Amino acid sequence: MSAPFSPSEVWFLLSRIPAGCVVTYGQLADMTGAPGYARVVGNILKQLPAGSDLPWHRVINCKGRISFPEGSARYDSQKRRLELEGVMVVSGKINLKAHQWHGE
DNA sequence: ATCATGACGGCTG
DNA sequence: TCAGCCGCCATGA
Repeated sequence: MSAPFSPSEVWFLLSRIPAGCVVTYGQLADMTGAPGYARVVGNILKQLPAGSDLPWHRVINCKGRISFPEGSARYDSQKRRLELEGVMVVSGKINLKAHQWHGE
């Protein structure tokens, strides 16, 4: 089976996330009306072209952590992008309560 | 058809 | 809080 939503739906939601805010993979899945498909959202983000303008860095996991091994190039890249927007990553964690985006 | 592998999430000790 | 473990869903070998 294929996902009950298309990549473009995820791309659209991504484009709506304001700078300085974050959302979880599960949230994006919920927003497309497909709870339980968090992993699929992750698969879609993985397919994003390298030079994409979409704010993929604003997507983190439900534990408030970046879903890349700490110290990896991708981890550092995402961390930098977030901090440039004022989203601090302390002890590898992000304060969801303070930055989580709940929709329009 | 089966198995391993993820940018995941939830429950448990 | 944290590490395990398990469940979930798509994808590729």
